[in-house]
Amino acid sequence: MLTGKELSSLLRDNGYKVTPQRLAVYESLAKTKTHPNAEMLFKTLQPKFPAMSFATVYKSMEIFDRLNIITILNTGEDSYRYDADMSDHQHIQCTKCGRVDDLMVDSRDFTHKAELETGYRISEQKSYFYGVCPKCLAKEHN
Amino acid sequence: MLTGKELSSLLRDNGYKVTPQRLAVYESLAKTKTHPNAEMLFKTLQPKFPAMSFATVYKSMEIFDRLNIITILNTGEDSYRYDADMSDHQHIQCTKCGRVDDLMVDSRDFTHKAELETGYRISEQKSYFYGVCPKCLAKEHN
DNA sequence: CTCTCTGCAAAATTTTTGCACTGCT
DNA sequence: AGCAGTGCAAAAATTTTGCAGAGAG
Repeated sequence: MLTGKELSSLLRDNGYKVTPQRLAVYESLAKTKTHPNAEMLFKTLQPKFPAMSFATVYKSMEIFDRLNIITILNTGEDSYRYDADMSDHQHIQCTKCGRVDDLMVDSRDFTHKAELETGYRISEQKSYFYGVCPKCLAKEHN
Repeated sequence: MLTGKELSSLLRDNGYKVTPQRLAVYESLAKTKTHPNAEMLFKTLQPKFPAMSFATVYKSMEIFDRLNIITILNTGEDSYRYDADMSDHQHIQCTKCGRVDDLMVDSRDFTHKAELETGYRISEQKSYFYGVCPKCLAKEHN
């Protein structure tokens, strides 16, 4: 979660231009906990930027991913979801309502074991859990 | 990894018809360790079934997934990959050559902790590691 | 014989790309 | 002023769907 200033510096320092769209895309993602996909972000940004295009959303995300300030999630749906929280955590998705929640798990030990077993030099790890969320569980008991 | 007989019974018992295509799609997937996507499977099956269509591959996978005899992988590429090995294991992908290898890790404890923390009733868990495989690491040192 | 499955093609969806115009720096 | 970025539309890539004919039970 970077401030506007930090993001501006980071972009500039890496040779990327600072544009209102990029700041807005990042801010919009950083502000929510819903792990939105491109479409959700696009719709959120529409009011502020009626001319905003999908290309800008995707191109911004590519840059943010390259700068390592967001994570691209693949829950298995058709589209990618995005997350601006770069702390060591995992994701869990409800198979009923589709919501994606955060899950705090230290994965360093898990990753280390994986490295020893495979001989890979591991740079990244993503875990996804799937099940029924508390809200949907409650609904089932009506 | 089911035998042809086991798969046939399972299909029949669940009201699905046993067709040469379905058996071939499953066999083709079970035989390889490359975690192919639909296109790779399609190409492998072409020689035996010149008329095979993508629709049949996808529809077969949907049934196999419903019967819980395959796993659908989302490594973050554009397309899904498939795995007929249902033992408790994870996957690791090389960021250089794209290969996907298996990784034996017992994840029951990890999943149990996740359940306690989130209140979800978890039914599935998938972990992906990313890094450089031993072969590509060797190439780097030329 | 019936009803599901296959193959084909078209459609739907998501993401990428090319290009003229805009606007950071 | 120069060059990267935006917006738009078209293209690409993957997956899904509808339907007529084929084939399993």
